[in-house]
Amino acid sequence: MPIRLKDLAAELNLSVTTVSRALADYDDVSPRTRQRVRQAAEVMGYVPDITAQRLQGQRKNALGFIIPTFGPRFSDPFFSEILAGIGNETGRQGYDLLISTVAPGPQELEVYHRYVFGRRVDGLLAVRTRRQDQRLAFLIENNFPVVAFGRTELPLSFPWIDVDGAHGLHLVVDHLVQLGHRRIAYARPPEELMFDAERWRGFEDALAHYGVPIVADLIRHGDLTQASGFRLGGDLLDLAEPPTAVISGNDLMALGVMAAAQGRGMEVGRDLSVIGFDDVTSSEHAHPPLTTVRQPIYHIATTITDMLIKILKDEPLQERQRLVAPELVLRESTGPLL
Amino acid sequence: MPIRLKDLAAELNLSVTTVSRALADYDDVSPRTRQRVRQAAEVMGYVPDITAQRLQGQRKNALGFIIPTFGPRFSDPFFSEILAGIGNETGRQGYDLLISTVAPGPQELEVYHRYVFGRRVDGLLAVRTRRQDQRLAFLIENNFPVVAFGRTELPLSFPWIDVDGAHGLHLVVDHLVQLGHRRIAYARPPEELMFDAERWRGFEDALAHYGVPIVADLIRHGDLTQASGFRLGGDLLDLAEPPTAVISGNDLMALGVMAAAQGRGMEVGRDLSVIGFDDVTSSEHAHPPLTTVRQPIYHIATTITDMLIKILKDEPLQERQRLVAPELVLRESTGPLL
DNA sequence: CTTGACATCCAAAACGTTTTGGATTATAAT
DNA sequence: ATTATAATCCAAAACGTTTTGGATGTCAAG
Repeated sequence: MPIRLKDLAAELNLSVTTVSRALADYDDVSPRTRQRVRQAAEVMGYVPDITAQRLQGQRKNALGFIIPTFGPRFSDPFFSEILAGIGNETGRQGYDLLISTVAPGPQELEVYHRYVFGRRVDGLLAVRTRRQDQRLAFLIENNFPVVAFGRTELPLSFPWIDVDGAHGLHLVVDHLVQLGHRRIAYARPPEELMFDAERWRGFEDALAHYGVPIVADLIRHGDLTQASGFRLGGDLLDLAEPPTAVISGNDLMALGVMAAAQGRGMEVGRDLSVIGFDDVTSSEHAHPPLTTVRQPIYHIATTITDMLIKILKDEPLQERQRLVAPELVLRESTGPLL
Repeated sequence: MPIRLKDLAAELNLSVTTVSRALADYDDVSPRTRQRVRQAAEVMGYVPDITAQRLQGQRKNALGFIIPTFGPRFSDPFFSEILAGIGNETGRQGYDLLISTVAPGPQELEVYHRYVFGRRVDGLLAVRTRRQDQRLAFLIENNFPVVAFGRTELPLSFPWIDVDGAHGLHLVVDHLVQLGHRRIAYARPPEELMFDAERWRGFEDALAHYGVPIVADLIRHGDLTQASGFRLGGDLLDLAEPPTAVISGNDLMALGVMAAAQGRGMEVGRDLSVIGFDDVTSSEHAHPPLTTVRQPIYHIATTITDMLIKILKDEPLQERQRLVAPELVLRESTGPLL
């Protein structure tokens, strides 16, 4: 049986009120009493029942994060890093983290519903935002605190951090064009994702700027898995006029594209340039090391978490919305056109 | 303001008790009343306050999972799959999932302490168990429900599922020896992990069985990251007498070893055989596709979750402990000795 | 007409905490 | 000696639910 406030009070011949207030550092309890209470709490191993605290206050001191998992064998380093960031920051600030995993779709919204109306958490974090993001629409309509990694096309106002994908694709295209590439394929992210829209804009702009044509056949949507990159890469390379460079929606797909090329006896970085997005940990020690656009995923995760907590505490935000510039990381999967 | 039981009761001219019992399908409320309550609840959008439910009952209807994260840029597909399994199963059974991320070490135990004594969850899931697992010792000492993926050397009795690592390494060694390899390196998992012990046992046995010597220089511990595999692989290949085959503690390290070999101009599967453990999603579409030992990670995750919930519900367990046999998946990263 | 059985409802207590609004005592000022 | 002030403590209410232990009314059997 765990120790309750009542037990401490009985032990010390004090009221529950005083014990509670001593522990909470109120100034209407004498230093000596405070000290006695502290000590007894320590000795008896008192830990407050968080459920009771939650019922009493409005605060749950808990954040929610609903992970969109695609299929049972879900595995995406992007989410690992996001989760590490969110988890570490919530922990650091003394918040609990409630997780659900659910595939995107109708039942996804049910989970959001449960979180909001079941009053499980004080606020939610959202990532991989979509052009028409019903999750955000729902949360904002219900005045539920949310901070997102990513924007949306819906006319909604909410705090977010996003990576400037348009700029990112400019960097990528600059790099490839300078290497001499003109048959550039793009294994796009799923089109419902908002960052696909932004990056596409950058892609179109940049190609137009260099007068490089967009070849419809070289543009395909993938699903951000390595398997998908492998398939897409194979399809592209089997074309009558294959690309000389492939841009990928994320590193995972890029690794898949590389494998497809290598499986066809090509040397990546020489026979084919491949470039990713994210700079996930495994990209550095791939063969060849992957040229990619780095997003500070972990840092963004801690930041949106911190922003959300600030909002919950009614503390002012330095910036309600921030666009961060990504950085091109040159490695060996890209090279000059032969 | 959310609707409470009290509001429903007022609206319907009933007591809070009756409304509560109507919703909970007690048989001491008339069908007509039950129907009225149901309807009103639906119309007014009543959702029970889970915090109050938790305070009242003993049940939290929540499970905890504390992820050992190594460094900020944590990324491990093993944990992605585990999390997907645990998350999906907890959700399916109507349980909440509380997550913490914390690096192994002294403060890790503090988190366990908070979970147990803060009465946040009804039970905990543990993975990547250690030879001297203080977490398990702590939980069991405090009679806290736990189910683990993995065993421990400590004399503790608790429910678990584990993959037979000794058997797994037998499969691996059989395969390599049949291909003609005798200079076999082993990039071991960290030695504090319990599965390192089991697998080592299998490794030693199998080599002894074939009369293949264990070369101390070819045995090293890694930390299960791709970077670590890359480093270890490089070190091994730079030896005066390099190995002809490398066994890896997990797929991630194996991919690192492959990259190191390829970076030295070797062809994996011909000049060097590499074999992993896990069969993580990306192994299939690596280049070359990775020969590995498959663990049904996702399935194990759902199963330990289900076991824990059964325990919490006082339902009988079919098996309290289960050892599952892993399966060798032959792909192209291994080949006959030239 | 009484009794018992059943159907239907509800007031109050309980879960463990924090907050509200005093109550009591000691100390300082008049 | 009285009054004001400060220091220290506490009883009771509140958070929203579920459970306990009846209360009330109805109906059939005796």
